[in-house]
Amino acid sequence: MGSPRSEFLRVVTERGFVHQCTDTDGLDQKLIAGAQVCYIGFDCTADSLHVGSLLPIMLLRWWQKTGNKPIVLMGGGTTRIGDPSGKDEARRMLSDADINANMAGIQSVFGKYLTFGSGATDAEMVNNADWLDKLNYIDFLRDYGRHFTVNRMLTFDSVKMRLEREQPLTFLEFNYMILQGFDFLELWRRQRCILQMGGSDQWGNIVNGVELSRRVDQAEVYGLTSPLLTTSSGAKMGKSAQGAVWLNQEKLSNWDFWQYWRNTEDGDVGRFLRLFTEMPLDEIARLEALQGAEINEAKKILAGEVTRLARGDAAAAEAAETAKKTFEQGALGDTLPTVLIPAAELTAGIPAFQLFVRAGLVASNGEARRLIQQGGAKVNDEAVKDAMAPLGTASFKDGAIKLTAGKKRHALVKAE
RNA sequence: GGAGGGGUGGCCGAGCGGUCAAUGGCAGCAGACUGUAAAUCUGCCGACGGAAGUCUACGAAGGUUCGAAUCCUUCCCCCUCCA
Repeated sequence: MGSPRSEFLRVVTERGFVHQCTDTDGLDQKLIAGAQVCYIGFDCTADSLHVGSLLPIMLLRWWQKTGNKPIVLMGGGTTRIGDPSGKDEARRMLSDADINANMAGIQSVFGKYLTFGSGATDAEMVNNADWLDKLNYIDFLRDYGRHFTVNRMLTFDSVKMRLEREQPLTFLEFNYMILQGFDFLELWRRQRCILQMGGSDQWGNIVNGVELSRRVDQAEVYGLTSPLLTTSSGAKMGKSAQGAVWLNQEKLSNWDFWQYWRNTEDGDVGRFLRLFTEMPLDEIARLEALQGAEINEAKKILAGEVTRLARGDAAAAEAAETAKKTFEQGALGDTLPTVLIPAAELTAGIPAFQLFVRAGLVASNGEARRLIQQGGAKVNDEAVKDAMAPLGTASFKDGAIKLTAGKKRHALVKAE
């Protein structure tokens, strides 16, 4: 395709966001010609997005930054169907109440990455329930269903996978791609939206929308997908010790969020800096070339930048400071995750294993005992030998007891 | 509708009357090595209990048996083939 001339395509190509595009040159032409509108859809399957969605969000951010208008589509309607892409079995059906609650949780995060408003390049949020819920079955089938052949639908990966694995694919799910295709057409009609982006698992759905819009309205619209992100050791991105790496603060603390990025594998640092931060590429090249322990500096910058975007300057600075005290100076990072225990209980003393449970560092008493037995539990940086040893006021140091599980999970116990 | 096969711990997958809290793999946790990395090696890996032990668990409900994940009955769900 040669080097793209539009700023948007140039930036996202250089930074590694592009996996496939239906027509790079055509899209490039459009972008050179003037500001455009694009959208990405987010289904409401959980009450927060996680780092897996960060890639599409960054795409929207660059889109806006390079002078275009992004639309965030909430899948209020499509979530009622359930996307079969990439899943080997049907998702459980979500109630409308769940979907609405999830949508509320998801929406909040976009304000951090995009500027919303009514200006020409301001972001907008729409909900596909607004048009999908109103569809009349027979009319819809006659107007749009005739443009989809089952022959072709069967060739899409999302469908093929189920069939090959002999897993059931319900008719409900089979319709998902048609509805998502219709979304694209609808946004073309409403806003002259010419591009849908998404993860590579969305390719089939996106292509359907492009073709439907072309057939029905002769619209020149495009699709672009980003690569599926895995860590260099092959794992899917977005798991931490606590589970998924959520973007919402209520679901994952700033500290844990920062730590997730700080613990990036060496081989991923450069790639992640390009994708998840807006640092200049030559600076990133310098950072990823750091050797041995020096690359830790790059990881701190990565953690700082990503946290700053997702959680704000203060959160990033605080996490960095706490990490410095905790890991580099052996001091007490006073914004480590903290549990408050009633003063009376602390005066009486609490068996060590129980305190680890209360602090949320382990899930059960048994796990706490095991941790202690294996020498992985520390109180004020000293290994705990006796699971039953009472801890309390006597163990306070600078107003808190510092608990450590393993090498890098810390918590503070304070009196309330 | 008919005939077969199947539903086991977070996942995959053995077990097919007692020695089964259930082989093995993955994931996870801890230790060693390191750089809060990766790879590797070692240990742990249902809950409660200091322990002895108790409880919960093999789709659901009953039953047979001293004893069931394993046998029987009914029900639910899935798969394959036939109509």
